[in-house]
This record gives sequence, structure tokens and C-alpha cells, in this order.
Amino acid sequence: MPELPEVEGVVRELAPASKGRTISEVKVSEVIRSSKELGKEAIVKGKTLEDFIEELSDMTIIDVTRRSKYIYFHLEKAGQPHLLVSHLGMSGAWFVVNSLDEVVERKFKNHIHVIFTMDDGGMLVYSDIRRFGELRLLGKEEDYSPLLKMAPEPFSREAIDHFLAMASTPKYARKPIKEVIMDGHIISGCGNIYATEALFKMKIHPNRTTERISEKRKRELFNVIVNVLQESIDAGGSSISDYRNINGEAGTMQTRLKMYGKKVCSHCGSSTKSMKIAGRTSVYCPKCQR
DNA sequence: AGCAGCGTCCGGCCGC
DNA sequence: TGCGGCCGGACGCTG
Repeated sequence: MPELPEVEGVVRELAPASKGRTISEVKVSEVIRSSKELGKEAIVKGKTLEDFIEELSDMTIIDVTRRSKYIYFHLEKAGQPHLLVSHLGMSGAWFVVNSLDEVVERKFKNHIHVIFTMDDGGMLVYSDIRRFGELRLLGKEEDYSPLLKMAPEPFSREAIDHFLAMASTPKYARKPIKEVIMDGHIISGCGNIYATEALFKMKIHPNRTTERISEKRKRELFNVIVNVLQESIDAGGSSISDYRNINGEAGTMQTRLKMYGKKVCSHCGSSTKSMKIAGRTSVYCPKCQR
């Protein structure tokens, strides 16, 4: 389940492997083709496959960056800039290989959906088991308005004030804190894993109403979220279920998690509890978190 | 106008 | 071993 730290890891590896290369060929799986024929929008969004393939052909990759949980491929063709936005959804993964045989894990190999062959013979391979990911080719970021509505990057100076201001609005003040910190319009890139960890560290019950947390505690919570995200980036991300980096390797953050997926509280030994908040499973310690 | 609730994209995995 | 149901980021649509 890729969240911000996992996406950051992918971008750090994709950038040096693809910068300056030109896409010479684009291949799309039969599964995507038949999905499109049925009028669905699996993975390739907002464009016909014909346009997607035609437009991407001969584009040069200028840079690869991250914005929240999105990967931005900055592209150029005939002097015009373009932007390919990639979201990994639940199970998306990029691999950089010279041959598809290098994608060794069967579940990734069996679900390869898009292949960009580059002018140096290398291939950018997108695999997605559940097909919740997306690839959206734009002229620029402004062409897809949801990208403009994302919260600032959590590591940016303005992120904490944005969080505090949004958390105080009537709409969000009455919601459970976990729902608020997992909302990408409030904080960018904090998904279930890191929200669970941060709330456990802060000893805050995930269902506590946001307005029942003091300004001081909300500031501390924000800083804990940022620290957990940074710790995970440094550990190469959490390899929970389907996340792999582009070499097919797993990160080690999952061994450092204290609450996500746990049956027993690592602090007091109590059995953890689980409840649904905004439709997502939320694990917590009923004794430590109030 | 803005928001809550639901549909959409799916296969892996779990429990019976 | 077979199979139905559950799970989930984040947007779009509807009422």
C-alpha cells in the first residue's frame, strides 16, 4: 500500500534511471484494451488509448518528481511541455529493466499493464495487481483540477498552518481526527499506516473529534506525522502487501511500525481494537489512546 | 453552493 | 478445494 514515503522512494529511483531518455515505444496490456472497449477507465484515464500512445511516443523525460502520493513525469515533445501523472493506487509499481524477465515476482509480472521502451533500450514497466492506479497524461498540472486542491507538501513551511486552519473549519472540526489527517486536502500523503502510527505515538484515539484536541496537541500531532513520514522515507518505505521499489525490493519500515496491523499494544500489552472510521479499518489501543 | 453518500476502478486473501 | 465477501485511495456523480 504505497503512501508518501513509498512514492518518494520510487521517484528517487525512477528519476536517475529515466531522466534525459526518450520514449520510443508505448505498449498497453490486453486487459486495459478490453476494459477501455467496455467503456471503463482502468489505469489510463482521461484519454483514448490511441491518443495516449501516440502522444507519449517520442516524448523526452525531463524529470521525475513527487507531489503528495502522485508521481509527476515532466515530459517534452517538439518543444512543448507535458505532464504524465501516475498514482499507484493500492498495488501499482514501477520497474526499470532491460527485459521483462527482470520482473521476477509472479504477482507483479502477471499484471504488467504499461511498458515504455526508452531510446537506450531500457524499459519503464508499470504493474498494477488491482488496477486502482492511474496514468493521466496532461499538458500541465492546471489541466486536472484535483491536483490543485491537494494540501501543501507536509515538509513545506506552510503545511502546518494549512492543517490547523482546515482542522478548525466547521466541516472538519466535527469529524474524527483520523479522518481529517488522512484527507489529502488537509495533509498530503498521510494514509492509513502513518495516520495509525502517529495517533498511537500521540496517544490519541483515532475516533476523537478533531475539535476536542487542543491547538498545542494538534501542532504536536502534525509534527509527529511529519517525523513518521521522514522516518519511513529513510527506511525505504513500508512493504505492506504489494509495495516494492523499482528494483523489486522491499523497504524495512514495516518492522518499525508500532500499531498498524498489530494485535497487541507494543506499549502496554493490551489487545488492540479495530473500528471503521470513514470506511477504513483503524487499529488502536483502547488503554493507551484516548 | 457545498456536502454526504455512494459508485467506480479490481484481485488477493480470508473464512467457512 | 471452492467460493462468496471483504478490502481500499481518491475522484466523479447524484440528490
